[in-house]
Amino acid sequence: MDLKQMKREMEIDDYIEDIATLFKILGDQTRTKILSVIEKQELNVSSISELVGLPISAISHQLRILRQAKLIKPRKSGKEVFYSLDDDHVSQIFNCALAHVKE
Amino acid sequence: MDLKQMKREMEIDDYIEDIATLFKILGDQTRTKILSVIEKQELNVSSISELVGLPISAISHQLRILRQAKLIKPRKSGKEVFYSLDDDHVSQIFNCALAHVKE
DNA sequence: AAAACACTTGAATAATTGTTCAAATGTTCA
DNA sequence: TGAACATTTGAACAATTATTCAAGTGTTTT
Repeated sequence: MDLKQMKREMEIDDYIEDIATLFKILGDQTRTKILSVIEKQELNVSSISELVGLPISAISHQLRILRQAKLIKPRKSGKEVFYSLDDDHVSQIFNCALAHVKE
Repeated sequence: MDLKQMKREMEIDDYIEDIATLFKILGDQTRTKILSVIEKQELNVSSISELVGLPISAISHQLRILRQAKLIKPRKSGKEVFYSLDDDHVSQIFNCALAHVKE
């Protein structure tokens, strides 16, 4: 094991609780579905509600959690609020997970 | 968006529920701590118990969940059972998550 | 100003789940 | 065989949490 790899794993230890918190947020069917639909395009709450198949209020509750975790960002436009991914880390993490799940 | 990227995202959709299930398993402080200690070296249940700071039975329950998810593998040696990561996907996913958490 | 629309928020419910203790299984050693 | 050790398993409890419905906030439109 080289020094670079040692340092990497030490950092995982330092952040292990934050990592668990992040996974906890990602570990919910409704939230992952929300993320997967807004990954493709920015969507308002009603659209997300239809695509995911849950009432608007249920979606809104989960959007709040995703917002607080800085996984998504809102953009207000009149009466509507459009959501999109806050950065591309989510896509990256999903792809990492995909490699494990596909086996 | 190129074709390769389109295909990638379609696969995420196909596996989105499995991905959520995986994250659900990773989204627990006890389980992530277990993974982080056995990432460095193969350990028996008692050692994991001490390092994580929970009773053996609590650890054993969580080890079972991690085993069923094929995230860890057991190796019996006499009375003891040693656990290690089943593959290196866990480390990879942790590092992906780290990039987000550190900001 | 009032009605209509989009979304958020709060309380209540139901279900899931992590932890604990006790009992059970399985292995080694005297 | 019996005692000691390592781990697993099951039941019970406590806590967390996703969902629903109703009410509230804020914006647009007539």
